[in-house]
Amino acid sequence: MRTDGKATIKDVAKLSGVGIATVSRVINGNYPVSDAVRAAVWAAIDQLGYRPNVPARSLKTRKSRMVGVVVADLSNLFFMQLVKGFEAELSRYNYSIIIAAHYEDPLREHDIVEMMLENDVAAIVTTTCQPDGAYFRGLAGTGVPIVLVDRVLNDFKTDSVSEDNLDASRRITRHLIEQGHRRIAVVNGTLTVSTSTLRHEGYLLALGEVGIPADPRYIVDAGNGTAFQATTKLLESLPRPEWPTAMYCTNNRRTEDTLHALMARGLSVPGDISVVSYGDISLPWMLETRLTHVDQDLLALGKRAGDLTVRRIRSGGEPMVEILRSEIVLGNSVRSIWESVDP
Amino acid sequence: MRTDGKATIKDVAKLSGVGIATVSRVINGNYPVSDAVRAAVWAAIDQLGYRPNVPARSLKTRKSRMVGVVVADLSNLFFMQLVKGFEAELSRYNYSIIIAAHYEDPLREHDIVEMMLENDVAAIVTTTCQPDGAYFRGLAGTGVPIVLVDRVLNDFKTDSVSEDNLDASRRITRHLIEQGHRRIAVVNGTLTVSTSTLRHEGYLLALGEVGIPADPRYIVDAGNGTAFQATTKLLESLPRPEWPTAMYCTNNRRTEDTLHALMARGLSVPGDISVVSYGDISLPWMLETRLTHVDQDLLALGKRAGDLTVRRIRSGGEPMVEILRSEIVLGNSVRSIWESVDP
DNA sequence: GTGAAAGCGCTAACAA
DNA sequence: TTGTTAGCGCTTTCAC
Repeated sequence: MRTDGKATIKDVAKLSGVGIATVSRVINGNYPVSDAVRAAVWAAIDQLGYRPNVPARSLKTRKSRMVGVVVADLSNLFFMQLVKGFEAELSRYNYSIIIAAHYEDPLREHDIVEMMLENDVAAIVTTTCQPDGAYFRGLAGTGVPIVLVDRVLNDFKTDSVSEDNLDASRRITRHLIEQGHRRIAVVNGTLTVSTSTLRHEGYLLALGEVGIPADPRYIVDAGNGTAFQATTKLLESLPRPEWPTAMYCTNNRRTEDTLHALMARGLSVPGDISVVSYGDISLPWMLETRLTHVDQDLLALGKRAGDLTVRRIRSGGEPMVEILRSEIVLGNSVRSIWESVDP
Repeated sequence: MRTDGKATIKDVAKLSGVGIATVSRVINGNYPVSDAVRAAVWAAIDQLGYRPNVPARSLKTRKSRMVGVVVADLSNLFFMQLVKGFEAELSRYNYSIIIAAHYEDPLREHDIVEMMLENDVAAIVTTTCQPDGAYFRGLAGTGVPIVLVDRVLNDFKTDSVSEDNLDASRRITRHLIEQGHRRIAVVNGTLTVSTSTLRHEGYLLALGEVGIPADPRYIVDAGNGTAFQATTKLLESLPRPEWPTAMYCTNNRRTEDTLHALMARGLSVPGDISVVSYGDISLPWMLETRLTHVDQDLLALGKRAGDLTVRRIRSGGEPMVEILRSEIVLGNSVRSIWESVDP
């Protein structure tokens, strides 16, 4: 066995006394090879510890088995659940994953995607933070499929898998209304990603349906800075009687921050303020409080994305758009306030 | 602009009317090129949307800029914090990451590593679950550096970055003893990964130092099944007066499970039983209880691993072994029981 | 400064 | 069945 460098197909050919092409045939098993030769080749492969060089193979076949995955944050369970489901599906088809995080910086995402393209990925899957589809549209010439997961882009029609953010948001807001709430605050992020805008729209939609005017004072922007600060500011800027009776936090991070802010002021949920969340947070036990929330099945979302990606790589056709419906899980973080509301 | 396939260096050469080698020189900027030619080449590159093919370049230069990262679980924050730190460091040197999870299955880890080797990675970084170093030792011939993070292997001397599990474990056990605890249970995992065995040893060491005999009834194996079950079983198998007064959970997952089990039985921490943890869990606020724990700086661990990996790729030499010291953070999850203990 | 040509490891005609 | 050969896209001598 050679201790330096790696064995190549040539080494195997030489050692087993056959041609280089025959070795290739044995490895790929796509052409008939005599039993004797096959055995000899495998023996040589074992002896040399030979491993086929995948990039070299890709170079020749013009087919890559690497998929680029772009998430917002590696240390956010939300995205990693997504990736876990995605990877589970992709590995079933022998694809590998190259991953990076854009941390909500469109330029960073741009650079990452460029890097992945240069690395000859078969497809790119991203939870994009692009403000629009301009960049991705310019990538059409590469022939590399772009799959959007979780977040979509209005002006870029491509394969995508996402939740029905608008309707789920409408439904959970509706739930608050049905429990008698009228002063409902929404704690949202920057309205540049589709999940934020759609959830915002869903909130407004629900209010509109029952004729509640949207009150700008209750629209909390946690886009810059934390929802902790935003919530604190909301409560401090308003006299207590005008406080919202319920708060709708549009993602898990913001829910944590908001709850934290409420706790810090000694407020109870739902005693003082009701809280609902888009997406669950991970502290069900130890607390009496169970969060009423939109239940996101990230694993499933990731798997669907994986499945769709493989299909897209294998064949062309119209963009496939999948929208998954999310159910609302009732906890006890919402108080019914029929008694205390005016008719 | 071509809409099918991708532009190659040849296309650029043709369009800019220069030789293929000159294009390469312009891109890499490693040889002198006249200003006029350089401008022409860049113009062609822009016009064609040309992107250099990294795998092809690697094939020629025999240098890859891809690093394989193997973790135990993509959806475990512990590992992803590690990866986050690692990626932050690696991207500074223009390396990319291909990632996969072994889910504590040595065979799966084996397959992943093989896949990465075939993909011509420059190095492999793993939170290994191999029972021993046999497999990795056999990889010496590939010349691909193997870097162990968090978990190390006794019989495989290689580059590694880990915490001082033994001593931190000894110190936190010691802390319990100093607070008057004598019946101290340890909730550990399978003793095949170094972190588990070292933490176990540290526990025994601390007991031994003060002459407390290790009581097998207090050594809880949460290796198969959850720590929730294991803890429940412990409490049910023992009459209450013989219950441990303190429990030491050797990682974040087990701490969560154990706390959950205690809560489920209506026991309070530290009122009924004190709890310490190796690694923090993420529910500091909302609860009066703050966990006394060994503070792990995963981000730092990941960065150190990234730095070490780059150094190893760039140059040879003896294996580098880094051991980071972890401090103990005092919360209020430990009760001092001097009063209730016999002298 | 620049181009022609060889070759990285591999696959797929094309011959034999 | 099998070997020879021509590239895949790129870098790097080697001439000029």
